[in-house]
Amino acid sequence: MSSSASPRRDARRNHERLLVEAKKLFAERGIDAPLDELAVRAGVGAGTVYRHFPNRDALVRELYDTGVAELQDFAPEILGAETGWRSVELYLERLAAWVAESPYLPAVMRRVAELDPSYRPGAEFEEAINGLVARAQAEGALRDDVTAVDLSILVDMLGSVGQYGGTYLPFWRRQLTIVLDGLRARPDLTPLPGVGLDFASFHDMSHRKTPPPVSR
Amino acid sequence: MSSSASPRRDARRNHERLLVEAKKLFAERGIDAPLDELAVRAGVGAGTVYRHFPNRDALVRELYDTGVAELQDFAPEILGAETGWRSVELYLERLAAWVAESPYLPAVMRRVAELDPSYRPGAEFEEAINGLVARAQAEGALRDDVTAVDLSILVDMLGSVGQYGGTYLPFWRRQLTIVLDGLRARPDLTPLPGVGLDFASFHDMSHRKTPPPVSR
DNA sequence: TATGATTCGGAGAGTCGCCTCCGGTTGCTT
DNA sequence: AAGCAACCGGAGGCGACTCTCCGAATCATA
Repeated sequence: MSSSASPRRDARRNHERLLVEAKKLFAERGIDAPLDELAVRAGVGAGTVYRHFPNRDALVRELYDTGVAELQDFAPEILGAETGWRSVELYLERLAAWVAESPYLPAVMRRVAELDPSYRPGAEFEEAINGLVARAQAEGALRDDVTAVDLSILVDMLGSVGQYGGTYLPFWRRQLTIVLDGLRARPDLTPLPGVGLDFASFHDMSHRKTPPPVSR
Repeated sequence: MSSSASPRRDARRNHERLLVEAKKLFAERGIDAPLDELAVRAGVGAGTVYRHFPNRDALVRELYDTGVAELQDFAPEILGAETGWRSVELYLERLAAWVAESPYLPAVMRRVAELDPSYRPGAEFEEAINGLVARAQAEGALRDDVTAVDLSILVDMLGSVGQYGGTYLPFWRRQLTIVLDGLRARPDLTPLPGVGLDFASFHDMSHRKTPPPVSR
């Protein structure tokens, strides 16, 4: 049994290179870009690609996990902010920037959702975001009818500009500012339509194709 | 010269079917889905696909033009609203709904942007949106620092939920409400960062990869 | 209804990408 | 430094997709 043995140095190096190049390749040519091309870009033989990742799905899964790990790194800064409202600002800003700069991410997440509808890592992060929202609302800074899921969707939306190539990336911050102004608690806000979801039911709905709840 | 002769009825029918099925196919399997599959779905031979559309790019181009035509249909309702602010609401609501329900559109638009960076139909529609923004701002209803391009980007963002499959589509209206609340003129708004672009320079930036202007 | 032009269908040639296989190489261990 | 296990490279088989070609079918016209 050598299953837990550390891999050789050249193996680790190639694995790393493949992940790095896969991000770039998938970003510019889409998630179905040829893996032979990945081999060329990583300066590696085709066989090496398939030893590290038995097939495309395995590679996509690993990119997903890499993404989740990167996500965790934001937690300290976001959750450690002075006020709940500042946490909300940081949550939207940091995560939207991250998504926008990682144009391969949305497609990777969708693919994994198809592959493994029940896979849901990072639940404790979601819990923390729930707390953050509650805190900002208790401060009277964040509008009361918004949920953590609503903010997550806003992150995806703001980050979606990344799909259009790198050049007009800087401009999503204007939209972020508009969104933040729309998130502040105010006496004259329009009530949000439909129902506010929690992460669990949102996951079921988007991954398992559960029908959406009726908005009464 | 028979170039202007009307095509036969069966030809028109097949052309139409192919467009309809292409929208569905590209929506669920992506813009690079096999065209043989398109032939099967349209109940047509493979040869027929390639007679109507010499290659995939030709098909994508036609879907693009179809989209622009559909877009024009929204103009009367949007521009004919009672107030400028109501026009803004309708612009965001109708167009975001349309994009969200047409998940093939963003990819089609990006592809055409690569193919033909200088192609820019529907300029008069853009002009109308500029006017709409000016009107709503003159009313004192829409914040002054926002541009028509900012609103277009918001449309793309809101519509981007369509990429995640049909089931949580209904929920973007909550985000729309937030955005609208952030667009209202108010004394205490955060000024928008960066520079507000006009459609022409925005087009150059996103299609021609022109560097973004410096935000002073 | 007969004739000719247009369009259709789908078999198949050519190409491209996925993945395997194995002789050669590299890196660890003693 | 020697030996062994792990890893690498890339040629090539295989399946999938694109696009062409032409005999058969369909439509317009008289």
